[in-house]
Amino acid sequence: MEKAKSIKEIARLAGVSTATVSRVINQNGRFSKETEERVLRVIRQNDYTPNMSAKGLRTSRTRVIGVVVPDITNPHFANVVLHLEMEFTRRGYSCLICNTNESSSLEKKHIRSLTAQNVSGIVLISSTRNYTELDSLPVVYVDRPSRSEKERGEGVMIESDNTQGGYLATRELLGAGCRHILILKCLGNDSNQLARYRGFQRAIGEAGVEEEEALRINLDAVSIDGARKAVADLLDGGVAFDGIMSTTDTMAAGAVIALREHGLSVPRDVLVTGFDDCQLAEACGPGLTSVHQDVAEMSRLATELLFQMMRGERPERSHYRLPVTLTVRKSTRR
Amino acid sequence: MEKAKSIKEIARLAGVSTATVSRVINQNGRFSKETEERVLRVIRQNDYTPNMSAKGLRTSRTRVIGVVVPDITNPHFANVVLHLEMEFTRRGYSCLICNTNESSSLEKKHIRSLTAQNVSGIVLISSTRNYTELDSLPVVYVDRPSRSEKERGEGVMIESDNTQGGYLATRELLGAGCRHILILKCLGNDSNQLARYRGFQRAIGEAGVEEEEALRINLDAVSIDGARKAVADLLDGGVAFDGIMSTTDTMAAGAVIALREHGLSVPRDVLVTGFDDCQLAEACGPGLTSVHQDVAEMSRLATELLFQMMRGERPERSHYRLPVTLTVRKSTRR
DNA sequence: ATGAAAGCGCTAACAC
DNA sequence: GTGTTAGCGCTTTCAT
Repeated sequence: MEKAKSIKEIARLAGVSTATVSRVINQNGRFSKETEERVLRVIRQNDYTPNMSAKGLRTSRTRVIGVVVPDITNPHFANVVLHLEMEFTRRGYSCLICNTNESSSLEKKHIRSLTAQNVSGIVLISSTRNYTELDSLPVVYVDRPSRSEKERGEGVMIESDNTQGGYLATRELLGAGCRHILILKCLGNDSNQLARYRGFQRAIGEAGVEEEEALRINLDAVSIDGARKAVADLLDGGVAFDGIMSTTDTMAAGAVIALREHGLSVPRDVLVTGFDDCQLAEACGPGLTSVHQDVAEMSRLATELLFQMMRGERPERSHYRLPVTLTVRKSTRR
Repeated sequence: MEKAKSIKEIARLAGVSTATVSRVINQNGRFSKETEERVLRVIRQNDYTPNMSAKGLRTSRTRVIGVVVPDITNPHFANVVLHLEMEFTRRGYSCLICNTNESSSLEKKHIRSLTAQNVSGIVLISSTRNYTELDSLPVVYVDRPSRSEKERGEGVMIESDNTQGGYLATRELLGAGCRHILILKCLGNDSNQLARYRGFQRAIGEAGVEEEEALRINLDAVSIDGARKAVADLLDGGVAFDGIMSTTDTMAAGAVIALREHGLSVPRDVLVTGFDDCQLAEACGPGLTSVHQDVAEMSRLATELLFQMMRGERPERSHYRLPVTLTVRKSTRR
């Protein structure tokens, strides 16, 4: 790769000034049809691409968007990132990815680094904090805890209707006759978990079913094996239940394995629901009924709102809650 | 966020020149202990972070590394990206992610965009082509087709020993008594698939087992459902087999589902192996025996080699093949 | 409709 | 050990 051509070179070859080339590239008007054609031809012939560092330095905007995500290995987040990246690419923007591993100090470091790089905007997935230092940078929060309007600052937020998801899943179990439902969730600063749990409580409340202390598992982290062990312990302890409502597919998968290892059949003996409707749900046991989030729409909306803000417009609303659906598979149909 | 401070500001506040501040920041020597302390204090007090666009413009290096990947939704790739990003972050570099969706034109566009952005280096995962235009930019190819030394240009390549993986998986099946093994693979420009298949052929050849035309499924794309349908068709057609060697976990999962739907038990009636050892393998059916790639080591090595090249050093070798292991689960143990 | 020129924030060559 | 300064490639104001 010989040294990249500069705008100066293009200007020289096209017999115009660098200003004109810049105007043509950015379609800022004030050039004639012929000049445009000539410049574009030279650009094409020389395979010229503007230097983004220079552009970024000059304009403080880089056509790069930062995406901060807890863990890209989580299929749901991977899916969101994939869709975001496609939306960005369609619009000529790049995607800088930052895994936080749920560490808020790492998250802070990433945010710092992103602003230092003059990113055009940030999508912050499932963050704990508000960043007032980001108040002049376009930010869309996805999956983040609801806060009061005051506290939220300028950012816009998008989430799935997690409470409704928990509600739908639980209703599915109740409708199939379950009366002793194990709730399998994860602690930590993830407010989604809580919302899903609230949906569960609402559903059983409406059905006149009592919540049972013994039928609540709180894991420290989301993992197949952690869930498997926890459910196995419960079964070993002789605790009885006829349904499991898990707040993630991963933990549901662990539960299904534990059940199988204890000679219990899904869905004959125990019914199970998951959340996220990822590949795991399709492959797990007899097929896992799972709450489906509309990731494509979520990403599309996030991108649209972000670009609105980047253009200096203010989105109509500052909080969007997307509907979810239940993908019914065999784990809840005897 | 008020306008970010510049190096000039810091220099003024510290009572030194910008050059000195720059030297301190980059630890380029030629400053006194006291000056250093003073400058660092001012930097800390003012929460100063250097503008990366300016740095990038000046040095043509941005502390950003591009990662080109077919599809981040594939658990194996997501895992690689996660590890790469962690390695980069540890070294103070950021990670620009580009999904190609297996489209070579999109890949080309991304490469162009990455060079325009002055990335410091590129990790190219599972690409089809060689890019001679990248010859002066540090590039590490991961999972890419082997080429002759001539054709490969300057890039360094890393891959898992896919042939050995296919061999190990097949040996596992043979060792358990399988004699009619269905090979489930995917067409397309992915040379790994071919390598894994070659491992299969070697194993059955050594065991004196004939390869059967009827026991070969070539899917157009990797998906649970595609595999499920293909295997179901075979079973409906009355084709008999006692083992399945799949070149990915995803397809293996589909196969397991098809078997279950036809009343066949894994591992009693049919044994199954997958490849990649991802979550799916843990959760699928009775647990899927799967070939495990050392993703952490692969990412570590890729990063190390890339940084060597970025420092202008030439790695010892231009081709690394990493050993794989077999994670044995119940799908191959009756 | 076009050009000249300033300057974004930083680094590095050179001078002292 | 420290300062001065040119210039990376681009956009944009101002002049024409």
